[in-house]
Amino acid sequence: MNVIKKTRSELKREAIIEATIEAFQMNGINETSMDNIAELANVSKRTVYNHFESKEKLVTQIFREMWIKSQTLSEVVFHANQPLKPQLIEILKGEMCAMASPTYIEMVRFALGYFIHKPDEMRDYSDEFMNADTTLKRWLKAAVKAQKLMPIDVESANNKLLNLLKGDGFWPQVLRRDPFLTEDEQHNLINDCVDMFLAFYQTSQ
Amino acid sequence: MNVIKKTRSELKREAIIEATIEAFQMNGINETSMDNIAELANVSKRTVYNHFESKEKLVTQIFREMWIKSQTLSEVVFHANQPLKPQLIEILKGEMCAMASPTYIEMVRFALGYFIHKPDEMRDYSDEFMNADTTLKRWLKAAVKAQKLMPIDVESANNKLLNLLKGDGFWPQVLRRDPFLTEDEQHNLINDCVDMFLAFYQTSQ
DNA sequence: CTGAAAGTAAACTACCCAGTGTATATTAGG
DNA sequence: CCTAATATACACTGGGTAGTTTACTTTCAG
Repeated sequence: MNVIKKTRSELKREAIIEATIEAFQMNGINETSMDNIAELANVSKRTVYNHFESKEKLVTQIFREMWIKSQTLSEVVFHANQPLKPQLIEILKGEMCAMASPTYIEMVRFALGYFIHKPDEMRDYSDEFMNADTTLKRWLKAAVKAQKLMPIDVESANNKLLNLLKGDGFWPQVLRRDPFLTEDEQHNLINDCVDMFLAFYQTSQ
Repeated sequence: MNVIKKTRSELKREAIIEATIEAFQMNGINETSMDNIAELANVSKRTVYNHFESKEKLVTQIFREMWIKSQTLSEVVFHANQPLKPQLIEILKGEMCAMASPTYIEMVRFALGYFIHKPDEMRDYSDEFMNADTTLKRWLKAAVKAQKLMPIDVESANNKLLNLLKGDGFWPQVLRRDPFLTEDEQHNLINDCVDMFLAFYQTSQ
């Protein structure tokens, strides 16, 4: 029955985390004080400090919370005897689903604001969090080996494809220049990018 | 002789601007105090305030200074009777030269840090500063009209091309994940991107 | 040489923030 | 109902920051 039963302590903790995320998203980490958070969570400042010994700890905890929320896994294996396009589309849907989700983008958004002037720490974090989703790379490698794709540098091809996606479906949203893509828009984007990619990289055989 | 002759006031002003840029780049805007700036510029704090009535004014002035430094102009006109590739390369070199320059990237870097949680102000600024360089768009439009490129949506094609460039030559540098590209690397990148672009968009005629 | 314009150092105001200490109140389990 | 854990209000420390004031000095054009 641990679904129903939550201690008061747990409830407070959740309220703090929720309030923190909201405050960080609205005003940024540096512009959010512990007093703000306490007020927004309807909790005393002391309680915040009873749960998180410092602002720094709170921040890193929040990153983990958001990261977990945005995670999805998918594994698509290369099938040599099937057309490339649908396979690629399937993979990219998976990537896009994680990458273009509001939760993930919001996380990147304030991680950016926080780490932009701390490149060293940023690298540490991105190692922890962005542990290169290599489904696509593995697929590309297999496709090259099966001579379905030109004998390319997989790293570079992988980047090209992701760059095409991110340029329309990630960065503009991180910067709040464009709204999040609808499912249809995502699908069209993926389709276009795959076409462009295969036009250049697919072998004629 | 205004090349040689600078008033003491002008010298101080320049020292302040220089120190501010340095301080902002090292530590970010929010982490740089007016006292820091005064000290770094070898100038009294009062002098800073005599030149810039507030930190906000100083910040916006700095953005202008950096923007001007990073500006380059180039105009390439579409020639229907010449091969597309060298023309496109020429244009992209111009774009890349501005976009991938350390000065510009550093500017974006701290503009990002400053505006990431102020999307409205960000939009105002990007309207002022990023007045869409449309050389590429004009060229694309002309090329489509001359039936050298598929009858595409110019806006989207323009994005595709720039996304390819930015994905390797801009964002990784803004995030300090990769070093700035050498001239050779830039050239190779442009070449690859143009090949990929034309493979998909060029008409067979 | 002189006087106005500019710069300087240092103290000062009026905040804001992270984090702590404490005495009091609430809660929930046994 | 009692007790131990937890939450709360609030005052406080120590430190930082934007911006101002003042009394003094340097610079330089006429």
